[in-house]
Amino acid sequence: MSTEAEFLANYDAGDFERPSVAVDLALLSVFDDAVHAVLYQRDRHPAAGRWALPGTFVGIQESLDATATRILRERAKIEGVYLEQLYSFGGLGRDPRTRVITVAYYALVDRARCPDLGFHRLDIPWPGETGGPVDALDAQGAPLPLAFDHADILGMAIKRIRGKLDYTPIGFQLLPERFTLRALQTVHETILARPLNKDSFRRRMLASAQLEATGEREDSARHRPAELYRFARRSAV
Amino acid sequence: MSTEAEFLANYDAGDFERPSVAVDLALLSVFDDAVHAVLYQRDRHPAAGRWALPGTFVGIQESLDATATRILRERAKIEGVYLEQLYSFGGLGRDPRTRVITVAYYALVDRARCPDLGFHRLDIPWPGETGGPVDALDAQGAPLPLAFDHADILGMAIKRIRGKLDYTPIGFQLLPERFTLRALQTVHETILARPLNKDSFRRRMLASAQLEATGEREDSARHRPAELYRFARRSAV
DNA sequence: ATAATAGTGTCTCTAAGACATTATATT
DNA sequence: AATATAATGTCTTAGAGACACTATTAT
Repeated sequence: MSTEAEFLANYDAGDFERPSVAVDLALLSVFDDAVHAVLYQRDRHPAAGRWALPGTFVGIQESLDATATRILRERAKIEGVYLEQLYSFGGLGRDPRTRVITVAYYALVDRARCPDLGFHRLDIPWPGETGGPVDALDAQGAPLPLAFDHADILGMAIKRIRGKLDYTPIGFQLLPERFTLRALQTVHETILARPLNKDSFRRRMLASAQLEATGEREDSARHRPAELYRFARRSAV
Repeated sequence: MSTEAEFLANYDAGDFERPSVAVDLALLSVFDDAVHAVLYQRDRHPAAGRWALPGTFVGIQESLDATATRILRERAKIEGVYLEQLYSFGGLGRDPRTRVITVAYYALVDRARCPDLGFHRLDIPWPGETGGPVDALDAQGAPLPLAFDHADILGMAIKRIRGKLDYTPIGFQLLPERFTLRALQTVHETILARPLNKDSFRRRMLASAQLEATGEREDSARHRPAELYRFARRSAV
């Protein structure tokens, strides 16, 4: 067996046991002063009745990114949104059926783009980027029992975007194409769960050169209308 | 089939094809003004002759973290070092044998703790946290051909620790228990590939309250010896 | 006119960078 | 004494927070 081609022709993948690999998606949006995630109530075992992130097994000829994109397309009917790999969860007792390793992704969407999805309010019990599990609440504010380790996945997603927000304008992804600075600040404040200084927030955002004034103004409430901005892709100098 | 117990008793895992899952470890150290990684030259197909990160398949009853710890223990004979999950690589053409998904981890060590490991100098061609593949060099400065997508894994590891360094004293992990501020600064400068202001580096480190003066001094070179510091675990207030 | 929020100008405070000075070791 | 780096002190500068003031809309 000398060449790699010969090696591969004779390669026997063997019959050692392999884990199943899935992708679970934390599909997040921000509205009503809270971070929300899409959850589905499971109608079959295991964890029947509990609430779960949209997920699916990875096809044998499908990349991880493609699997995450497929969840977005098939379950949420959207594409072109912010999507990033989060973390892989491979504990032994995650799924009582069999060994399942999940590669978690998270996506950020403007809720107006997908009004039919079942978003549920998240209750984040820790400050800053402390981390820890995050539960979801029903419309009455009662905790929804989550399936598997999905509270940990949601917690990791919140921790990640809180960290990113400090140096990345990730909040754009949660708003429509045109938005006011006030709306952007509200998104940041909701995710970080703390008030931000209005003046320095404005200055930072405008100084970042990632915002582009449209010249248009919001069709206002009962006060002076704010200018609408748009995300400016980092121009190639 | 009404209870979950019954469901599980009857559950058939099915015979759909599953990918293999591996853990690869970017075992990094900083010395000689460069970041170094442990690489092994593969002596068998696939990618025979190329250089690869230490890695292994995940056992069917072994968590991802446990697999990474096992690589450290079996291949590097060390434990108790900084270890963190990095990213999962699941492209289709990664391994010509069969579908392999790799969960990459990275670890940081003081080279003095593991003098027998084959560290190789990394050549990081991009500034800041731009990202991209990272190649390794042999002792003569010639590029070492890396196996699979390991240049991408190394690139992701460098990007991650550069980002962490801005708000985390991760550099401690690469030094012996007692170290001078100058040594710590050199580690930071090497990883970030840019000079740092000595005064403000001192101030930042001392202000972080994560350093503890030992009262001892280095057994010096030909100049005033610097005070030795030690990492102070964030005390519970 | 009044209410409400948008947007600007300026002062203060903090932290980083720059630089000068003093301290302490080896040769 | 000369040299090299450690460690301290102070001035300057940049950015964040605070706050006052002006602008513009609906009612």
